[in-house]
Amino acid sequence: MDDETGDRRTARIADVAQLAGVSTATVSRALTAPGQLRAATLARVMEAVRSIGYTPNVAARSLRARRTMLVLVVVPDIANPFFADVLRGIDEELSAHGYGLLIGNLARTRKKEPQLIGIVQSGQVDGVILLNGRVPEGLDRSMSDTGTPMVAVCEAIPGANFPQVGAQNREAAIEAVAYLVALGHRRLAYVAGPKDNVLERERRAGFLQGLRAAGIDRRQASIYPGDFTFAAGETAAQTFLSSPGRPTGVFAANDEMAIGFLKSVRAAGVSVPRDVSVVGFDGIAFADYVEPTLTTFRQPRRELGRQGAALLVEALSGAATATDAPHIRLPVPLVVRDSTGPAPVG
Amino acid sequence: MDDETGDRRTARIADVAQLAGVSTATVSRALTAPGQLRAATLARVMEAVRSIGYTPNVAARSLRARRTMLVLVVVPDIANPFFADVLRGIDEELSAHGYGLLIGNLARTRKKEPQLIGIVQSGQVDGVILLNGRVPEGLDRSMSDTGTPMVAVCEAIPGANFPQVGAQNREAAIEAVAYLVALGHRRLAYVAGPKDNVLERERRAGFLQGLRAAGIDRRQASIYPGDFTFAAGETAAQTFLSSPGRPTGVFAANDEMAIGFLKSVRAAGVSVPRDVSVVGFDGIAFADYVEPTLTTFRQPRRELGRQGAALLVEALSGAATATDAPHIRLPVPLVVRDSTGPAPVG
DNA sequence: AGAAAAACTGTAATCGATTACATTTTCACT
DNA sequence: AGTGAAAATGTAATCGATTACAGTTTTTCT
Repeated sequence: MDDETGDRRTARIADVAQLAGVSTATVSRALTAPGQLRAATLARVMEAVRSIGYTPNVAARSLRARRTMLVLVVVPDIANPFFADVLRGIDEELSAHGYGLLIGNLARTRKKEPQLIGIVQSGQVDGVILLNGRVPEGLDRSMSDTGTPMVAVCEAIPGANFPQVGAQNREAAIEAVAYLVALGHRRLAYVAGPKDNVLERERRAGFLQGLRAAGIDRRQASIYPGDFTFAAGETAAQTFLSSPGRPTGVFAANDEMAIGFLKSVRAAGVSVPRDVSVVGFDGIAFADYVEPTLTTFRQPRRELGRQGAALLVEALSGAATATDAPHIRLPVPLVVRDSTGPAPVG
Repeated sequence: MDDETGDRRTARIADVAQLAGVSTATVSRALTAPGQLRAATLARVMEAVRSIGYTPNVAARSLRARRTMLVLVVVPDIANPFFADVLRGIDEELSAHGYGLLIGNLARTRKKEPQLIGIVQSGQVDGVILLNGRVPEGLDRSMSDTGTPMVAVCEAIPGANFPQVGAQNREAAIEAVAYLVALGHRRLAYVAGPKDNVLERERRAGFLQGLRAAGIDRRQASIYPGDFTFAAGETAAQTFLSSPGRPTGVFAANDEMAIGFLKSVRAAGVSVPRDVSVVGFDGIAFADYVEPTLTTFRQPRRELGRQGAALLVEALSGAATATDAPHIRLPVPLVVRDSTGPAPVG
C-alpha cells in the first residue's frame, strides 16, 4: 500500500512559472494569448512547459474561464449507424475548433433526460446539439438560464427559435413519387414511420403532395404503418402481399423498412423490380449490398453533422445572436439502383 | 446589446446555504453524503436546492474533488456501426455509475493522438477505454503520471498490464473451419484482414489451426488478402473466380468482406451455397438481410462494451490494483443461416 | 535626450465547490 | 442530572487556473 511516491501530482502552472522565472500570469498568457508576450519571454515559457511536460488542468481553467470547450450531443440511439455518421461530421467540425464531444445517449427512452439537463445546468458543456428532434422537458429553461446555445440537427423542431440543419425530406419524397410515376407506376404505396416523428411527417406530406402533383387520387394509394425498423418493412410486406391489386411502386420512409420489405416480398416469390419497384430513404451503406441493390435517397449525414456543428461554433464564438436563427435544408440526391424499373404492363 | 439582466449567473452553493440557514459545507454534504446529515437538516437543504433549482458547478467540483466523472473512449472510427454497438454497452454501464462519456475519435489516423493525450494529462477524465487495439504513443506515460486507469476492449493489446475484454477470435475461427469441414468442404479459403491487426492475427491463427485439426494441408488452402472492407471482399471474389479448382468453403475475417464476396461471386453466376459456402465474422445487422442470409459469428458487441466499462468502474472505485489484470474473453456463437451448405459432390 | 504612448509583466482576487479540522449538539448510560 | 462518546455542523483553507488592475519596460516621437 505504499508504492505511492508521495507527490504524484502533475505539474502546475506555478512550477512552470518558477522554472521560467516569470509569474503565473505570464505562463497563462503564453498558453492562451501568445501574441501578447515578447518573443523571448514566450520562448522561455514554452521551453519550460515542454521540459516539465505541463498541461493546464481543465477543471481549474473551466472554473475560472467559465467555459469547458465541451459540447453535449443528444443522440436518440447511439447504436444507430445513421447517427454514427452524423456524429462523425460533428466531431470533425468541433474538434477542428478545439471542442470536445460529450455523448448524451437517450437510449430510446426519456428516462435519461433529467440527467442531460443536469449536464447543461451544471455548466459542464458550452453548447448542445440535438439529434433527437425534440427538446427534452425543461432543457429550454436550463439553456436560457445558463445562456447555453443549442442547435438541432437532422430532425427539425417545429417552432423552435434556434439554428437547425435538416434534409429536404418533403422535396425528396415528392421526387420519389414523380420518379415512380415517370416509370409508369400508378398504384403506389408508402411505408410510413412513427406518426409522431417529424421526418415521417415531412416525408408523408411529400408523398401525398407527389400524388396530387401526378393527379393520382389519394384513396388509390396505400399507406402501410411502420416504425423505421426492418420488422416494420416485413409487416408491410405481408399487408402488401395479401392486398388485391397490389401496388407496383413502393416508397419506404427509410432504408431499413425498404430492405425488410424487399426481403419479405421476394421470399414470397414477388420479383423486384419486375413486379414491384421499391424506393428507400437514407442511403445507408447496406442499401448497395442487398439484392437487388436499393434505389434510395442519400442523406448527407456527415454534412448534416458538420453544418450543425458549424452553426453551434458560430453561436459559441459570441456572434451576436442573429434576430432569426438559420434553418438550413440540405438537398437529398436520388440514387437509382436496381430495385426500381418500369411498371409492369397491365 | 443590453438585454442581459446583469446577474444571469446561476445559483451557487452559498445561495442554497443561506436559504436553508446552514453552511455551505452542509449543503455540499447533503448532495454528496446525505447519510451524514440529520433527516430534518437534509430535508431543509434539499427543499432549498429544489426551490432555487441548484445544480453544483461541475468544474468547481472536479477541481476540488480531483475527479471529473468522465471517461474517455478512444474509438478508431466513430462511423463504424460495430463500435456504435460497443459504445452503447459502455454507455449503459458507465451512466449507471454516474460517469459520462467523452468521445475521442481517431478518425482512422494517428494525427489526433496528441490531443487525446492532452485530455488525459489535463485531468479531464478519470479513466480511459481503448477500442483501437493500440496504446497511443505516450499515453502510457500520461496514464501513470496521472494515475488514470485504462482498459482495452475488443482488440487485445499484447503484453499490456491493464484489464482487457475481447472475443474468443481464435476459438471461433477454429470452429468456422470445423463447421465447414463437417459439411464436407475440403478446399477452403480465408479472406484476411490487415496484417498488423490483432483480430486478424487471432482469426488467421484459428483458421490455420482449424486446418491442422482437420488434417488439411495448409498449402491446399487459399488466403486472400483483405482489409475488412466490402471492396476487399469483392477483390477476393475476383481472385476466387479466376482460380483453378475453386475453394468450396470460404471464411472471411469479417462480415463486410463476406458480403462483398457474396455479392461479387453471385454476380458472376456462382451459386451460394450450392457452389460455395461463405462464413462471415461479427454478426452485423445486415448479415441477416443479404441474399442469401449470411452464416456468421455473432460478436457480443454490447456485452464487450459493458464488461469493459465494468472493469474500468471497478478500477475507478479504488479497488486495490489486483496484481494481475483480468483478461476476459467472451465466446462468439456461430449463427447458421443460408450462405452455407453441404459441399458440392466431386 | 526626454516625455508620452504602447507594450509587457506582475500581484492578487476570483471562479464555486470540497473537506480537514474545530466546534457544537445529541445520545446512551450510570 | 452528569458524563463521555458519537454524531452533526461550521469555519476556512484549498484545488489550479484566469484576468482586472497596477506597475514596469520598451518604443515612438519631437
